[in-house]
Amino acid sequence: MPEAPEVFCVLQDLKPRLEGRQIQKVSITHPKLTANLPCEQFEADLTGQHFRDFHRLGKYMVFELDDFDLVVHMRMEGKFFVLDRQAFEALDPIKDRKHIHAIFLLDDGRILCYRDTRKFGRMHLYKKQEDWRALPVFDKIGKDALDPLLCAKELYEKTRRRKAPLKNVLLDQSVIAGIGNIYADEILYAAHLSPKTIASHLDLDDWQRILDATRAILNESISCKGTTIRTFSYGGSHAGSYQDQLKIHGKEGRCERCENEIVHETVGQRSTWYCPSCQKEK
DNA sequence: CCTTAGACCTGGAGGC
DNA sequence: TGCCTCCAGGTCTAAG
Repeated sequence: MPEAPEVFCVLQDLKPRLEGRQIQKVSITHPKLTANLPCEQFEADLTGQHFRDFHRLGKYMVFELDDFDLVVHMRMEGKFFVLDRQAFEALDPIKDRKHIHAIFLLDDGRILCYRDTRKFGRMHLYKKQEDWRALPVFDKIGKDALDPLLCAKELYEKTRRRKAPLKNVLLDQSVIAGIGNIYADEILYAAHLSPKTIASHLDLDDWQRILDATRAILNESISCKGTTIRTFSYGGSHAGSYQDQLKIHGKEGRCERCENEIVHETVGQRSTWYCPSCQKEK
């Protein structure tokens, strides 16, 4: 489901609801959700902790607590929402509760719920350390796509020996963190580059165009509260609107720039839309 | 080091 | 209505 802009919006929604709140009780009902510790350990460690700070790296969220860092990746379908007790108890056990795999009872009486239909999402819990960016889960994660310190030169140098299609490399979170299948298509369209271009064929200017396009598109999406194509929502039921700004991903018919036919095919095992006429293969 | 299947999960959509 | 296949915004692994 979510790419960087959607994760940003989820975090933005959660922050005012969670900041300063104490966790009174935790219940985790899907054993695989907790990636680095048993559920029971999570439940015990989280109990009594307060939400202190909130961070994002790529598609990961970091909840800084008193003594721990809770790291969450929602993968395809994970969702967070906060309900008051009445609304929580009104949930239909089959329809609404079936895929809720974690609940956090807060000290204001409300309940933070995590729902994940496909059970791909994962949570990691670590003893707090000076710099959350140094947590093991981030060992192979590159700079965030919106990190001001990220520069075209770094991307260029990291991809000198990559023979894979450019699209795959944009999706590689160790190169640049936060881009997923939708924004990869949009970024490549904006940069006039074919998703099938061999990544090592790009020069520094190409990477600068990619980086500029990435920043423009992700920021614009954030201002639209993200993209809602299938099931993305934040705060329970709010939808983003960037889907209305998409230029190429999921489009049929003619390219709005050059009037030629848009192509939809699989590139690097992912569904890909592009315009072969104005997205050059280098 | 790099690349490519396959696996992990469930439900919705469309064809018959 | 039911069954079947394909598809989905992600990432890990095993193997070449």
